[in-house]
Amino acid sequence: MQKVTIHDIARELNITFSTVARALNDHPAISVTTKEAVRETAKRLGYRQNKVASSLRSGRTNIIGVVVPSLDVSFFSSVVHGIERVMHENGYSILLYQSNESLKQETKGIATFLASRVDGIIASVTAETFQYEHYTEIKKRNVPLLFFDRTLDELQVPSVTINDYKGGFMATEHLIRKGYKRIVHISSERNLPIFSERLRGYTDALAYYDLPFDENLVFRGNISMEYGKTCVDALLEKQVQFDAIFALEDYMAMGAIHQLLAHGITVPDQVGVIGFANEAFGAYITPTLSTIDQQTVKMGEEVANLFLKLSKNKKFYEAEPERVVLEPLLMIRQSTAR
Amino acid sequence: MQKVTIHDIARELNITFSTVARALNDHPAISVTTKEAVRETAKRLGYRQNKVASSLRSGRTNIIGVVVPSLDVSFFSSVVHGIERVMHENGYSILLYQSNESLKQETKGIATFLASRVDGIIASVTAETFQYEHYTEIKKRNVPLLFFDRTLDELQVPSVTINDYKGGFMATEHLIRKGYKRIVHISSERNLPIFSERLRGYTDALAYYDLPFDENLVFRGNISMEYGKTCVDALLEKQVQFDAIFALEDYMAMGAIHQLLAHGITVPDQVGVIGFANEAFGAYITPTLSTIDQQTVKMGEEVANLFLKLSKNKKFYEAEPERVVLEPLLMIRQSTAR
DNA sequence: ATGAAAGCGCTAACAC
DNA sequence: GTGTTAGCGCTTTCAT
Repeated sequence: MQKVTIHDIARELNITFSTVARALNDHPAISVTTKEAVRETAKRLGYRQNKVASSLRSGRTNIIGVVVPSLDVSFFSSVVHGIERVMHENGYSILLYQSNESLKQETKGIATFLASRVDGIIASVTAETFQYEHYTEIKKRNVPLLFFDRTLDELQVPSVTINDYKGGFMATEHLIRKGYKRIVHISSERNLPIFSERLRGYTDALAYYDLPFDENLVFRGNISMEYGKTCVDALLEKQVQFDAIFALEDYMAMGAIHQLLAHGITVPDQVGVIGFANEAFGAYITPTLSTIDQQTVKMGEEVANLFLKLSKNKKFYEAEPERVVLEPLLMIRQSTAR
Repeated sequence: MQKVTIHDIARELNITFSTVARALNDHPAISVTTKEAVRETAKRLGYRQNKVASSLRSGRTNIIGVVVPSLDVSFFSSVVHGIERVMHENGYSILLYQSNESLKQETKGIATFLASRVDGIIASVTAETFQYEHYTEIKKRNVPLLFFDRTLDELQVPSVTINDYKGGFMATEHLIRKGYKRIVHISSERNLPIFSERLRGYTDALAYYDLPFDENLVFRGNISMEYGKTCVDALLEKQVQFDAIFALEDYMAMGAIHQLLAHGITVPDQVGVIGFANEAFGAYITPTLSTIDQQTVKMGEEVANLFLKLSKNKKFYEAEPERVVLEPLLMIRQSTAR
């Protein structure tokens, strides 16, 4: 199949290529007859608009870049799923990049987006993003930038997050109301605001219900099932008193439950466990896992809609950045059903 | 930040823009001094190559399009994860499209890819792709097309799949060797080769071990936890004799286990259950779920590598298409441990 | 080792 | 309602 351009269509119909271009773009000044003739010929010749040429000329690509740590984490693939749907419905394409939690990769992805002249960038930063010239450059070039979940607050750009503080508070409060008193929190050694906010929710809930905060009950490690097990082992070995665990994330919670059961400790009777993320498996394990839902797909849809709304006006960075905060949802299941 | 082009750099250095272009592309005929001066000036002025212009002129975009049914299915997001990594390492970007199992959406995605002049397309077809002019058009335009997992064999394009027949056979054989004799198969009402192949593996395994095939033991429904439950209910209500279930997919297997346990039937003692897909939750449920692993990330890496290898030569469609078939992996866990 | 010039396929301002 | 014209920012061939 030969490559066919608007010139070929024009030649075929004895009109100029600019008329063809207008007809294809449904320009109001073109007669219906011409439009139909053009469309028919275009179809017959197998014409496909060349978006590359169109973008070069118009300065708009109708492409937005999305950078996430990893698609292999269901949280992110789920958000991207939401972003993708909304953006496609509105005529945008998605360029995808995974940072794999590496600052270098993230920087490279953004460089590619900039070179590709994307019309906007949606990102969730890596856990090691301490410097962020690559993000400030986006702003400087006046390319719309939005964050979801993992943000850089200093940057003053629009974002969609969930209220992690409230999520941490709710999880802890739920355990307290169920009568648990010595509540362990398994956190991350990674220094992300979303994690410290959950921790803050935990400590505030303890304070609110007049329970003492005990540093011995707080653990920090990598987000994995393995680390959940490690914490339980450490607690038992040191004979620390505890009757509940609020894990930063469901896989950690899962590991903790496994290890508790392995030691003959019943869940939720002797120890209650609650996670965070509402991973799919939580509803299927035994006991089913109480957790905090983060409204992932909605988060993707919200950030896409926010982009669509804000990118309408040229002065994307002039107003105070809009920060949408979604509400966490408490999912009560068996693991806290005392 | 003003938009800066190679002309700006040229003006700054009193050389022509074509020398700048060559320097930036590390052309061998340019002196090291010039290259360094150009690179320094480019950096100082904040130059970013315009890939749109470059693509228009060169005819290559270094972008490949990826269409999958849904990123919210971990199988697909995991494969895309693999594709993405390999492609980025080789200087390609990924345009992403979800078909949501809709032929119309799939067609639209491919139209966008074609208009965007992608250098190749990697796809996994929807369950309703019975007509496929949109795919033949890709071939006609000589754009490299590759399938993974869900293919259209008639199309004669390279692909990466796993041996579903063997997977079905292995799952069934495993149950038989564990002493199960009346094995139910829960299949899909959807008419995809990957599903009928698993069924064929099932029937062949029965025949191989001299077990009778009983149409009453085969169910067809939508892939969901719910349908797994429905099947168990139907079996019990009709008082059909059975002692094992091979489910087409893990969520179905999960639903079946739940319903068996709800009826006081022990797993794996009274009934053995095996799934297919190796979803993350399988390792965490009680009992842990035996299943067939599909090597998802590897599948993505393989299809990306196949693209890189084949797209090197112009005559992508001339040779017999290379079809890589990965081996399924049997994951033995508690749900079949009799 | 560098310059000159053409043109990729389109959009859009300006004519008539 | 349609034609003319001028680029968008590069790559690439042909000179020198």
